[in-house]
Amino acid sequence: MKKIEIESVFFNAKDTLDCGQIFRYKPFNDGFLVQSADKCCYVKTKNDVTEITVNDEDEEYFKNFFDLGADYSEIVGRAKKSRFEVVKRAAESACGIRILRQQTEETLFSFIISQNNMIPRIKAIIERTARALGEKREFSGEEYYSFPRADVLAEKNADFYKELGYGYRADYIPSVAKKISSGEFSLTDEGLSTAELRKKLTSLKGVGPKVADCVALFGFHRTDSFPVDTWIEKLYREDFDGTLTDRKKIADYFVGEFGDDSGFVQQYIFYYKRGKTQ
DNA sequence: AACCAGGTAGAAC
DNA sequence: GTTCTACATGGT
Repeated sequence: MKKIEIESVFFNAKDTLDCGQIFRYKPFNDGFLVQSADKCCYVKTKNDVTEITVNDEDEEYFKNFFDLGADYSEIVGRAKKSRFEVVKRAAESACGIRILRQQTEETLFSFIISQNNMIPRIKAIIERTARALGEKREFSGEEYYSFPRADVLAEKNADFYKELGYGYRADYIPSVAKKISSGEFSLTDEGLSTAELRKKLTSLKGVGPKVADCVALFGFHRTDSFPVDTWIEKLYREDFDGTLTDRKKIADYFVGEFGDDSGFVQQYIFYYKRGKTQ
């Protein structure tokens, strides 16, 4: 086990986990156990000091995962100077959020599940899936399950996923999983532009513009992405006096406004608008 | 009991 | 090209 300490107001464990970018974590002792792909770590923040505890061999993985190489004071600083009041306020109250660099496969399947769904329910479905198809592991005496790889997900049919509560999304999982495990669809970066990546992702059944933007942002760290969901659409009308109705156009508007800070700003205001509880 | 949730596919216009 | 609608499930 290895402990990594970061002293900064720009890293808060609760805010980073609760802002809706990740679904597999749970309270543990004074902090949280966080799962990513087949790995697990423990993270807690107290008095502006964040402590990450990892297995020795996972140190680099989680340093990258929590985006420790980036200077968030710059990002938050720019957001605080925004001409939009809501962005200022959100950046101030949520300055401890970091955009996690999550494993792409897990991000893709997680956000396919997320569509037209509620966060607690998304978490529950993903947890049941990991229990059913993932590998049982252990971290710091706590049992957990890895997120199943595409080739394992591909072995089950839609009926199996309906049993797990997927609803109409059940069809999407085997369809996408087969394309990935067969090599027909590659989740490597390939140096595509964000627009090209987004287009490529939407070729998958069950992946529309919103899910593609989430995968681009949380799985590929394309911070020039601005996922537009029901909350952001509401906020766009109320706090930006927006008149557009097409979500793709609303997303373009925000990316035009915030550029490479888009993903960060999106998370600040999403978390701010939804309310900090849950 | 309608309405909503980190929307999308397929059809209709 | 853009707009409309059905879609499972569980919460208010």
